[in-house]
Amino acid sequence: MKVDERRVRGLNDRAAGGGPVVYWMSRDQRVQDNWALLYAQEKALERRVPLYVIFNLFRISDRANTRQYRFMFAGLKEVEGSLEALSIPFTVLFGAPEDVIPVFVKKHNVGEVVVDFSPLRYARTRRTKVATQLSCAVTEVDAHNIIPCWKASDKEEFAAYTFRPKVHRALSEFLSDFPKLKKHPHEGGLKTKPTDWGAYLKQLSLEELNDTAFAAGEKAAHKHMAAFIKARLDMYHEDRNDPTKNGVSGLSPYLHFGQLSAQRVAYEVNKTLDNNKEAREAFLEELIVRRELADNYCFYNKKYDKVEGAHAWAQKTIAEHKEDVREYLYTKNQLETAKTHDDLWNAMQLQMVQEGKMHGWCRMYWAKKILEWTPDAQTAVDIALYLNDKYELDGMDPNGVTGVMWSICGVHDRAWNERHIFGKIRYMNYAGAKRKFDIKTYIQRYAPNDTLFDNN
DNA sequence: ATCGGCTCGCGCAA
DNA sequence: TGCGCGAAGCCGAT
Repeated sequence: MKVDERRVRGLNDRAAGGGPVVYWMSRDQRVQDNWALLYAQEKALERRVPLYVIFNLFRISDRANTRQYRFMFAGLKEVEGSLEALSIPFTVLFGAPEDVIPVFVKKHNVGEVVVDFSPLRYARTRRTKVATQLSCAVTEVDAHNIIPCWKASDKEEFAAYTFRPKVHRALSEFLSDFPKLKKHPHEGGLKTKPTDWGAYLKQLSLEELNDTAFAAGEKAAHKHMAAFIKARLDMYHEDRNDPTKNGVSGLSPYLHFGQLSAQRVAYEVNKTLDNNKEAREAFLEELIVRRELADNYCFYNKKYDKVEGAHAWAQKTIAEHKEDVREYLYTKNQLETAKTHDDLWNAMQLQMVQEGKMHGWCRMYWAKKILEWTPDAQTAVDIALYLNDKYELDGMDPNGVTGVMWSICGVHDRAWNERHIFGKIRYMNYAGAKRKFDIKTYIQRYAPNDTLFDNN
């Protein structure tokens, strides 16, 4: 089974040479179920050349924290081992990609570089810089979305309802099983030794590698997925919006780092049609339609994290309410340390800091309150994304960007009735949360802990 | 407990 | 040109 060419696009117009094929692993950090890696092997087998996998490491953001790096490194360590068993050398290249990747390519006479796809600004800039510099072909494969981002739609979608029919039409073509990655038969000159991940943590000025609260990596992801499908999927439609229940899948960290393929999850869910139909459809709506809509938004909207990226009606209403007096005004630090008058909001912030994960429903309430309590919408977006990227295990992801923009700037949403500060942006409040779930239980669970912020 | 109004614009039918 | 309906709500009337 060949990789669908619609997943693939050239990032420069250079021809592939006769040297080894390199997969530059970035967003999709897994060995199986990875169309970019499968494509790289397909090309290497056609040309009878070696296949190498590289991971480029450097401090991409001062926001990223030790928890995220631990999670990522644990996954990469497993990747390294799995690749070794398939005779595919793996190596880390440390430094700015436009510096270190061309050096590697030259040294090993690489014929083609294959990279996975991300719609985020920093990721695209890195890929473009490298593609421009190299004299061999640089090819991008969308290994993250079930339907390749540029194929699902050729424009920025207005809302989920405009995107949904396109996705459902294309699913029958793209929602397949994956072929297995093969043991690679062509050996090359790259000799690697086991990566010293602890040394890289030091180099990045991060703490030593300790046990993480989450089991990271491909194997753990599959175990988590199987357990969710078996035990909790059937209640998903009823429990997912209650933060006191364990109703959500908990798969987003694995999906974010690409340790798990969304296509694999969707395929496995569809395989067992004895599950509850309503639950299955609600879950697949979030896993596929809303997640891939987030990629669509960031891919086609250059101002995806700016008020200017929002719908015209939203920009207008935000401008009209810019001068509205805010009853509560908090600084970034007050918000970060959960020192607001709202015990429910504080508990949400504390859940995120403590667990690296905030419940999906809470993320909406949380972001909307930041709009209410900061001087203007852009400040709110900036703070929400800063906190999201710093504390969430699934930070630095189109899902987080789109979620924040939905909450604060009405992206993919409709106008609602006019009110103070929010204008026509959908409003959410404490009373609504009270109606929905037992907020007392939730608040008590994440009681403040004075030592929390000392380690950051 | 349930329902309608709030409010905007896309996409499709005609 | 008209019309249905939408990413998770709120509020007041019944």
